[in-house]
Amino acid sequence: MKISENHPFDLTPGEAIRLQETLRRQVRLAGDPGEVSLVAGTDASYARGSDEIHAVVVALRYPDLAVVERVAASIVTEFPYIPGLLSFREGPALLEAFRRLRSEPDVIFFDGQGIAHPRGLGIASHMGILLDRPTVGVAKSLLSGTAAEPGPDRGSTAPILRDTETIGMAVRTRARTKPVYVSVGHRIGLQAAVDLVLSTTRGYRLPEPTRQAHLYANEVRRGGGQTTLLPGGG
DNA sequence: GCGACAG
DNA sequence: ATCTTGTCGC
Repeated sequence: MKISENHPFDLTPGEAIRLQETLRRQVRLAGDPGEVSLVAGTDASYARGSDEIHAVVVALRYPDLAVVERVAASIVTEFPYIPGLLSFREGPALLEAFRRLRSEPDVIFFDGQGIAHPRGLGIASHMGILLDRPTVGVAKSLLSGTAAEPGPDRGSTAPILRDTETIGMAVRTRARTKPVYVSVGHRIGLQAAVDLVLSTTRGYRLPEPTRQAHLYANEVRRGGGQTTLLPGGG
């Protein structure tokens, strides 16, 4: 898909923070994806000692969640992992993967925060602005704000609060399992985001788009992105 | 100054 | 995120 906006990524941490404070004003915290027929999930993986990032995007049909397209991009990064600046490390690889994606997802899930971020611009919000698409942050842990423990049943939620403001929702996607932390990325409302996360979860903690992306990202890293050849040929 | 700290 | 086998619980 086409990238609607662009800006340099070869920045110092200080410059990156300044850019975040500028971009945050473009985030749209409301909106309706409308009739959703395609949902995408993204993820990135890398080997311990390597700075080569393998980013992937997986598109799934909604609501049956059949995988319809998978793309990957491997890029070397110099930007280190710094809490609050994740998108400057993984963003370039993710954007390259999106350039290779032919599908046009109605909504995209990212591994990390949306606006539940110190400067209101987690990776889901940042990428959402550049892609000009509805995006949702689905994080496995909290970066900013506090949340009460949701009830034990699947579907239970508890607001993520920063002072008195609700910046996201802790969501129990599976009974007796740690919740995930959902926040608006761009061009979608929180309730719609939470509803989509729950309606795309199938028996695991993570929603299918995110889970399939995670599996594929590891596959790409281990297999070098090459087509799998079965022993013995075929 | 001391912790906390998405992936 | 990644390094790693088995193991406890639903």
